[in-house]
Order: sequence, then C-alpha cells, then structure tokens
Amino acid sequence: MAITSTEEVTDVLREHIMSGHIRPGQKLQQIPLSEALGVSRTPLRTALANLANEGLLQYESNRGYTVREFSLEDVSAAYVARSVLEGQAAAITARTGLPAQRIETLESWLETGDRLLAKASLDPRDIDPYRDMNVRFHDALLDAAANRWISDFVRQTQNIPFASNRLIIWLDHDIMVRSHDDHHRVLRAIAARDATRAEAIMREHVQFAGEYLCECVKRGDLPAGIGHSPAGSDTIVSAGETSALTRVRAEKQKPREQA
Amino acid sequence: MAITSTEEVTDVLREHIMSGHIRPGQKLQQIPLSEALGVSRTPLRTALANLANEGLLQYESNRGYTVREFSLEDVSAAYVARSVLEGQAAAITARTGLPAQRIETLESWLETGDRLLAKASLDPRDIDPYRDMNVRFHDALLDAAANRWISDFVRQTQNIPFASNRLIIWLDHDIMVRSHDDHHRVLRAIAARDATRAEAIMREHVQFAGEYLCECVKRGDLPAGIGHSPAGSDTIVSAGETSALTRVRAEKQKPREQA
DNA sequence: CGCAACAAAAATGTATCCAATTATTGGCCC
DNA sequence: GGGCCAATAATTGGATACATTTTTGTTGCG
Repeated sequence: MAITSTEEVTDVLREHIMSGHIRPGQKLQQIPLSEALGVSRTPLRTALANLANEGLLQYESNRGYTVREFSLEDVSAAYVARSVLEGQAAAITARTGLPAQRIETLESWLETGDRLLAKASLDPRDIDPYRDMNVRFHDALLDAAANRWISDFVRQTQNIPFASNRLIIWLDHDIMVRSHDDHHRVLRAIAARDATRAEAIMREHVQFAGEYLCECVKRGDLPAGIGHSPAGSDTIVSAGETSALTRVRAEKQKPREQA
Repeated sequence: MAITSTEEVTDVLREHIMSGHIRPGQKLQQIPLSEALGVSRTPLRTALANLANEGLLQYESNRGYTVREFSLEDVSAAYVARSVLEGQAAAITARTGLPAQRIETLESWLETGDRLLAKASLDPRDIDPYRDMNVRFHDALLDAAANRWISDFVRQTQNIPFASNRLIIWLDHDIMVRSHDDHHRVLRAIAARDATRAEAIMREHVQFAGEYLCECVKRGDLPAGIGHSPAGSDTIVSAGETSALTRVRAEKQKPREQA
C-alpha cells in the first residue's frame, strides 16, 4: 500500500496511452488532466516526465507534452531491435544452460499453446490465454539470460501503443501454428545448448512478427490500425482490458487518528 | 537560451555522476542538493526523475534517490547488449549501403586515428583526439542505420560512470592498434555491402572492449576503478573534463522592467 | 545489559501561488 | 485584402509552504 500518487498516475496514464484511449498526437495539458485524475499538478508533472523518458510522450521545453506518434517505420524498427536483443538472450540462455526442471516447465507452457492451436480454426476466446502464455514464455527467456539491459530494452520496444508483447494477431491459423512452432524450436535449441541456432530462430521469430504486423496494418486487416484503435475490438487483436479516465484519488479518505 | 532549470540541473548532475564526482551509492537529498545548486526542489525533483529513468539513479518510494552502483557484471552485460545492437546497426548500414562520399569521410576520420597510433608508443596527449574520433565514428554508423531504438539503447548502455563511449583505455599499444583495425574492417565490409561480416566484426569489436575493460578493472590496471575514480587521472583513461558542484543559477539577475 | 517502543527530527510527497514563456487574436500598416 | 506586429490570454515552469512517512535516537522496562 506504499504506492505514491506519482506512480499511480504514471500507471494509469500509461494504460490509457497504450490502450489508445488517449490518442497519439494529442496534447496533454496539465491543469485539465490533473483535474480529471483528481490529483494536483505536481505528481502529474512527475508522471508526465516519467512517461516522456519511457518514450511514450514527447516533450518540448515550455510547450508541454504530446502523445508520441509512431510511424510504421518506428514499429518496424522496434521489432528489428527487439529481434537482435531477444536473439542474444536466447543465445546466452543456451550457452549458460537451463535446469532440466525449468525446461520442463517451459515445455508445459508451450503445450498449453499447442492445445489452443489444435483446433482447425482460431477461436476468439483462446486469444487471451494464448497471449498470456506467449508473454510468460518470452519473459522467462529474458529472465534466464540475466542481462538487465537486454530485458529493459526489450520492455522499451514494447512501449508502443498496439505493438506491445501483449499484441497477438489472431487472424491466420497457419501463421500462428508456425510462430508457435518457433517457440518449440527455440526451447529445443536451448535444451541442446545450441546458442547459434537458438539465436537464429528467435531473431527470425520476432522479426517476422514485426513484418507481419506491419503488413497487416498496411493491408488494413487490423480493425483500426496502430495507435488509432478505440477499445473493444478484441476479437482479432487483444491488448488487454481498458478503463475509463477515472479519478486516481477519489477523496481524502480517513484522516487517520492514531491511538 | 530557452533552456529550463530542469534541463540545466539534469545535465549538471549527469556530468557529476558520470565523472564520478558524485559517487555510486551516495544518497541524493533534495534539500541540501537544491541549495547547493541554487534552485528550488521542483526542477531538482524533475531532474532526479529523469536521471532515474536514464538508469543513473535508483529510486525507492519514500526513500529517495541514490546514485546507482554498477557491478562489473552490469558493465559486462551492458557491453554484451551494446555489441549486438551496434552489430545490427553495422549490418543494416551494410545492407542499405552508404554513399561513396560518406565512406570517404569516415575513412578520413579513421586515418586520423592511424596517424595518432603510428608512433611506437602511446602519447597521453593523443588520447582526447582519438576518443573524439572514436565517438564520431561509432555515432556515424548508428546514425546511418537510421534506427532510433538502436541508437537510444546504445546511448543508454553508455550511461554508466566510467564505461561510456568516452572511455578509452590508453594502456596497450597493440590492443589499440588491433581495435582501430576493427574500425577499418567494419567500414570495408560496409563498403562491400557485406552485412554478415560487418555485424560479426562490430560485435567482436565491442564485446572485446567490454571484456578488456572488465579485465583491466579486475587486475587493477585502471587508476581508480569503475565508478570510484576521482577526477584528474586522465593520463590513462579519459572521460572528459569535470567541474565543481557549482550553482546553476547564481542569482535572480535583472528583474526585467519591460517598457 | 539488551531489546523494544515511543518520540522527535528530517526528508519525501503534495498543493497552492507566482513568474516567465508561448500562442492566439485583433488591429494597424502597407 | 493580406501580412506583420503588438497585446493579451493561457499554459508551463519554478518556488514555497504544509502534511505524511520514515528513520534514528533515547529512554524505560525486562
């Protein structure tokens, strides 16, 4: 319960930006925003500075903060960077080796994915469990590499509205099956201590995901496009739930009389 | 002249941390610091938040900011991450291709390095020019790759006191010559549009630099060690000049009566 | 003599107020 | 009629005052 207002505001705003509730290019004015959130300008300003440092907002001296706009090239470039980073993480993990027990756990996660994809076509209800499995798997490999920089950088590449690791394009069954097969192969390469192979597969896995995403956006196959999507269309893409712009601090509850 | 106090304070503090004037592990108390810098706590807090996001400071709720301590493993891990990133940048540049004129410019920079290393032994006075050349060369390749994420991440790996791109270990002549030869080979590979080779050389170039740095620190060959070095010992390592903890805003000059 | 609890002091977090910079609008001149 | 300059309004940045939390030191009791 030792959460500060600043952190709360930061998280809430990040959610709103990532979910597309607050649109790219939009100017964030301090007074209206602080009133809408129910906090003073001080924690809000700190939160805005934090988000600007995270790359979600753009800041200009004396001109305030605007929600950053990401071009398709930006998204593509993010996946390129992420592919080499996750590739290196896989290579490190393969070289270091993973305890047999840990490999079994990861395999069991992948088997969850196998079951979700075993059907002849894609069931929209399966997208959330699959996404969770995907996030867990990728995060586990990053953790295993034990390189704080790589983990941080990968997280930063996911600070793009509608291009995070929580995004699954649940359109083409064959592509999903192939992508999931990559997971199996990476894990097998790691188990075999084959760093070169693990790196190559992981690189291709991530880079293809990026190219596929950009292609889908270009073709208009995604319901609303990157960063412009209102919430609620998660039958094809899923990026988690969204919430209204609610007050962070409802009231000054309990003035706390100590005994 | 439209610089804000926040930016000024941020830059000043970053310099002090990077130069080792403010030591790793040290607690940064807001009131004393703001008084020492001659500003109020508001811009200082923003600056501290910025530096924490950059990774130079560590923040804990209600417990303030401390200068982050980097272990040798952290430094090593940073170089590993940086090696794949710069490797990928070199590969992209090689694939994209570089105008002949640009290649000539880069070559002329490298020739500057050639001349500095042509002597039989290392002259301490040559370290600064060489460092500048090195920074320019690496930055140019990053720019050429035109991937904002990669550039940003590389810059972040250099946010480590005494492990930035401005650090040159001016100890062993043979190692310097070999390292500089890597530069030539990378550029040649890029000119030949050989992405695989450019990537491999650049990776090795950066990774070795990291390993060499860590070895030197372990062996105690560096005058003061990572992050513990007081300023002034730049005969062997050079990280730029340092300055005293001076007031950012000397006084409230000219109350400015407008006509 | 040691541990625990309470109190005091200091530091962080928040809010409000003031100053400085920027953008917008209206008027004036070309 | 259009463009430029000036003035005003709005927004951001900085300072100070206040409340809350944490930490440390001291005292009392076991």
